[in-house]
Amino acid sequence: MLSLPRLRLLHEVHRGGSLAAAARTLNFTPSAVSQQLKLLERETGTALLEPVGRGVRLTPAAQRLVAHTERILAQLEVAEAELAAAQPVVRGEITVAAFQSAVLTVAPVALDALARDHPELRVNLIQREVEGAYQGLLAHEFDLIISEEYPGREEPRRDGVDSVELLRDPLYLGLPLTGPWSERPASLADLADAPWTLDPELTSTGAWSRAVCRQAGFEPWVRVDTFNPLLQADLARTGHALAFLPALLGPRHLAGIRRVGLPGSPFRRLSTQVRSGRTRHPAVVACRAAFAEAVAHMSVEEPEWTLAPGTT
Amino acid sequence: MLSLPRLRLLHEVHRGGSLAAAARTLNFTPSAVSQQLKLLERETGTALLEPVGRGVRLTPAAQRLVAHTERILAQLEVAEAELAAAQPVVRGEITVAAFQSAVLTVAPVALDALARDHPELRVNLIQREVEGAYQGLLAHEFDLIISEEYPGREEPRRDGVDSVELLRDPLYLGLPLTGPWSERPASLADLADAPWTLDPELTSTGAWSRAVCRQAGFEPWVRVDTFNPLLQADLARTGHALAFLPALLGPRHLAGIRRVGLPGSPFRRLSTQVRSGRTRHPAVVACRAAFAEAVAHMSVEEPEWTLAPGTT
DNA sequence: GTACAGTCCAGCAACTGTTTCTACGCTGTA
DNA sequence: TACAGCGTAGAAACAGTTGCTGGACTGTAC
Repeated sequence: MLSLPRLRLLHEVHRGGSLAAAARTLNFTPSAVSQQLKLLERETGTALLEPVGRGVRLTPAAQRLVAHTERILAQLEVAEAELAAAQPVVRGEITVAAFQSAVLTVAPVALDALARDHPELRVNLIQREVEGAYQGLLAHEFDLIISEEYPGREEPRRDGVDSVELLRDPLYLGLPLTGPWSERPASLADLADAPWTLDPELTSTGAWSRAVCRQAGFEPWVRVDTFNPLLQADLARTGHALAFLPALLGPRHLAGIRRVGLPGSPFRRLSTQVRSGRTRHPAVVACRAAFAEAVAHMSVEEPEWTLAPGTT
Repeated sequence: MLSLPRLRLLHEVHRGGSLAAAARTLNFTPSAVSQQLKLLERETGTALLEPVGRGVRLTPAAQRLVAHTERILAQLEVAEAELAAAQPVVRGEITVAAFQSAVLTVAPVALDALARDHPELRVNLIQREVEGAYQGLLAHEFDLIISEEYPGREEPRRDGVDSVELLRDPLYLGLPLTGPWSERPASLADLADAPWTLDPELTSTGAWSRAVCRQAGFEPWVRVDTFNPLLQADLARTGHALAFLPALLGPRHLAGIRRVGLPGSPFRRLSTQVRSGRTRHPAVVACRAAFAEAVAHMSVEEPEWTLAPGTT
């Protein structure tokens, strides 16, 4: 009978792409990983890894084995979820990963609600941007993640992950109330020469915001490159740089900023995601409910006015 | 993460109906079983066993867990089978259980063929009557079993077990060549006063043979109650007791016995059965092929004459 | 009463899985 | 071409835990 922990290890090597990566996420030494996999090779009587360059690659047999492992792990999670559901109260521990603006806004509210409704449930919150959160979810590092998708950058739905929409969060342009860029622009193109603060281009936020500017006919001058939404809000408030800001930030963080609706009323789509096996786990259900409740009670800021579609 | 060995243990307790039974089949002490299950209860945070009488019963939660476990174990077996299938040669070990007449006849031929074609495969043959073989199959004690079904006593097909028909084996009446019962009877009813040798009534063979006699209008006088087919053949040969004998016994064991066909040409159905997960395991495939080949090359004895249906 | 089923306790043996250290091969750079 | 850096492999030793046995105990059924 195959050893399940070793199968998990192989699974993780497959995900991470190298023994070293797997060792890192599982807090092992690379040597330990190597040896465990050697044992697995002996157990199965099959070569599972083959050297390629200075790394390794999974053999076809190993890849099929990983596919089976995924099914087995999912099945185990379903079993665990069912056991937990049979309990009278929601208890245990759950680890949630969310990106910055979610950690700033909905997460505290949701966590309060969870602490109130399920005192026996320990919720750990970890800030992680979408891609990292997703990888961590697959690696069983997190149990639930909050992810976001920007218009035109929708993630493909992947097998084994259950995704539920949490919120459609309008995206606004943020201008200072006073100073050079506080005047009402006719279209986005009027802001072609303004200084901007945007997320790094590699992130989906950054890519989207640059695309918006390019659509309007200009390449933004990125004065401050940061993915801290509070910093962006502050720069917009003080007039140092214009920003795209999500409505979710709420009245507190958006105070003193002129909110301008964008053409086409774009929004980012927030969703909660779990591994399919845990969908019915009571802790997951409770978390999702808490987050849904939190966004429902969030007071969303309306824009002061909305830009007409500019010339492209 | 739940421990798979413990889940298997629970599964086995479910099958065996008691800790002691599970301990026996797994070669543990009852104490070990008890402790492992206590640990599993702690892992899951759920009561899995409840005392009933002087035994235990699985709680509903435990039963659901067992259902999941079965799926997981099956999935694991599929994975193992696939790995084995990727090997260039069939190797490893496989344990086959068969009832007496199969062990006597087809099994040696099949084993020879396997030894010839797959020298690296170690095949263990264990004699076990159908019910025991079936239980052993479910308990992972055997990998493949030969089972038989008698007319009117068909087993229900069960989930998780893959069954393939091996042979329709005609059932004959065996009479001595000389002596009091050697004359050609007009119908079975003529043998109402004869001494018989039958299998025990609890077995499906014994039940079927008694049913045949009762159908013919008499309760057989069972002089010798045995499930050794060779003994039955010998008793028929010497005229000490009449017997129902399967054609599969073949010319060697049926020599010196008058073979009489029964009304309706009844046959028993032999089949090979494996747990579904192993269906595609190369060792299983090879075994099945060897058994099929063996029965195909078996010379089957035709009856000397056939009885007309008697008065009921 | 006896036999049986399960539980608890304590002790122990074996093994699993880790660390450390060393070595090797490949890659990309100087 | 030489070399540093990274990633993997292997040996040996070690620590911890797991999981077993044996025996004593409780309760139930016959």
